[in-house]
Amino acid sequence: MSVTIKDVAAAAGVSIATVSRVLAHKDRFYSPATAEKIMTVARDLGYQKNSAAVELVTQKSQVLGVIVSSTQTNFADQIIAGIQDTAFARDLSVIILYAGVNDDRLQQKAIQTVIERSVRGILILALELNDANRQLLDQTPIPHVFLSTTSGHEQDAFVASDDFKIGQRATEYLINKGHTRIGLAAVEATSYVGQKRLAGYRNAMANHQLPIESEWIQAGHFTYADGLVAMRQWGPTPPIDAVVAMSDLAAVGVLNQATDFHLNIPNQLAIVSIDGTDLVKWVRPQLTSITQAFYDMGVAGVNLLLNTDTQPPAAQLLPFKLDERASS
Amino acid sequence: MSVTIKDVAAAAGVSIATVSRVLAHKDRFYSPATAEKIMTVARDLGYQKNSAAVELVTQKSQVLGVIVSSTQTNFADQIIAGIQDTAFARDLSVIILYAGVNDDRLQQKAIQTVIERSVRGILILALELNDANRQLLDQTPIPHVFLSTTSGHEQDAFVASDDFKIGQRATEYLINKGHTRIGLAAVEATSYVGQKRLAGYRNAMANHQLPIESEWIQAGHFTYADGLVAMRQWGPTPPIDAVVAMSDLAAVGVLNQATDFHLNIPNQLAIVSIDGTDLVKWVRPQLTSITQAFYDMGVAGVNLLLNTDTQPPAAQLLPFKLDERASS
DNA sequence: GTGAAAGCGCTAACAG
DNA sequence: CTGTTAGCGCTTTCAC
Repeated sequence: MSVTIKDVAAAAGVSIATVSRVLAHKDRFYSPATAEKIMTVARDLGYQKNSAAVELVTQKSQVLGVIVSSTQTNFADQIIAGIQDTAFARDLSVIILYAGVNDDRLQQKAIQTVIERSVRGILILALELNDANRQLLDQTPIPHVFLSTTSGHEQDAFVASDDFKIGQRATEYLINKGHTRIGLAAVEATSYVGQKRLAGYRNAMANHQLPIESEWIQAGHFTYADGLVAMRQWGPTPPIDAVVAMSDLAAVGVLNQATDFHLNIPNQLAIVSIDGTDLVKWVRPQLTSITQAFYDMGVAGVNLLLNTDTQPPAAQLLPFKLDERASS
Repeated sequence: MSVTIKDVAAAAGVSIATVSRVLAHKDRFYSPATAEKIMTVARDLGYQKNSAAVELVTQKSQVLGVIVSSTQTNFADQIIAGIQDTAFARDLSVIILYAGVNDDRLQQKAIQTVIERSVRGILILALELNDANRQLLDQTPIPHVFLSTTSGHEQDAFVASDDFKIGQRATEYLINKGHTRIGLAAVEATSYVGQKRLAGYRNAMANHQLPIESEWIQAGHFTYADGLVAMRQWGPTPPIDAVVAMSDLAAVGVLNQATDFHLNIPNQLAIVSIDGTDLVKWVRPQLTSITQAFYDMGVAGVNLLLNTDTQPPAAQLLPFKLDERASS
């Protein structure tokens, strides 16, 4: 059995109530002398507080739960860094739960875990929940915000980039560069993110009276393989002269397959990637990208979560930028 | 206030003991009829168990704590996937805590958090603890194993690759290819991993009567920037004809800087990378690599942790392989 | 300033 | 098969 406040109390010759008060830095209703004695004894005995007991009695927890999908994408680390730093500053702990890749059971398990621990709040990263799991979450009083995705439900809070504008901006950039036949790689038409970016693309093309061929748009799920496949569909003499990839990973897939086709990037095919993680700087040519503010997304997410107590949930769109590199 | 077994008991017209028994799938000392009624009532009421209460009374937890350093490296995901799958199969939850990059405070906070929650076991990923933090861990009865690193202390359990052999094997592969002036990039001489790989390299060189120049060995911490810097040190007419990089990230750094120097890879400079994550297949030319069994490391780690109850902690070395690609 | 005592929600003997 | 009861370690009134 580990050492409890009872042990500390006995060793210090005081009551457990007093020990509890000084260890929890409660009020200042105790003399400095007792406080010091208790602290010393506690340290000597190797006392560690039992969070289960604390949370049981206080009915609240100082931990934030983050649910991530296993890396289809590679930007989660940045968001988590933002979350971690902000939480740390507010003296909260962060626990991260992987929810697999489109695995409803794992997703459920992760949600269940955070609910049962009645965490202070839940952050859902780049993940779309199925109806059952959403319901599970909504049943609880635990505040939750979606990051880099939306739940698709008005009442939910989320922090993300404006995906419509991202699609629009990337497309317009290429149009301004003189491209007219612009393709899309790894478009996930079933997700809100994918739909919005696609809409932004269509909007930009329409605004410039540019027609779109259906074969220009290749479906996928943001992965490297999807980029590869998209380019393979277009073939060695592609019908397009530029492409917007829906993720850095997909962009690299497009790039590698295009290079294998001996296409010159950017002369024969320009590439713009969406995300702007370090990966775009590791490949050659370096990829022009829409760079999202992932770290800030983590920061904003935590703040939003903590404000949910006092304010109604809100949506927040973060600015992004376009970084020009060698691929366009 | 959320719904408790008391509420369920009242609604179902039984005692809380019975509710507890059926909800915990205890024994089968209750009639199917009561069981069913209770399950229905619980679902209708939206009952969620309170882990804090359960853990407080049972004095044990069904969660595994994983402590990771923020990604200096990019293989943590694979290890975590292995951990997650194994834990899931055993009906354990996994919580992941980021410990920053060489940030003692964050590291401490992470350890503190898992200790206070008295998790079932702790997995430490590619992280070396400072003395204070090690002591903190050793004071507790919670079993812990190091993954992809060792604590440097005999009595601790760990799962890793044999880093001496990795250094040796990579070097010998290059020697057999006819290289004689072999450099090392991003060597972290302060870490056990770094030291062992370095020793393996020296051993291989010595076995073939090959001299080593000190400038061939460039220090670093496994990062992309370290690879870049190493190659910059060697310059456009490098004193070496082959290099072993201590991580995939570092290898890509070397590769990019070498390419910028207009060096032909592998003719003027061969590169072997250590890790073998997907990144080596994303760059061009693809990198020959020592490929570590990261997923298996996660699996083995969990199993080792769970056996600690019955067996003394042990060390485990996992096999690795050499995958030849275009960079050598 | 400090102590006594009443639980938080749940499990686990022990009766019946 | 089911109910009663005694805590797990801690916080928090309420007295003194």
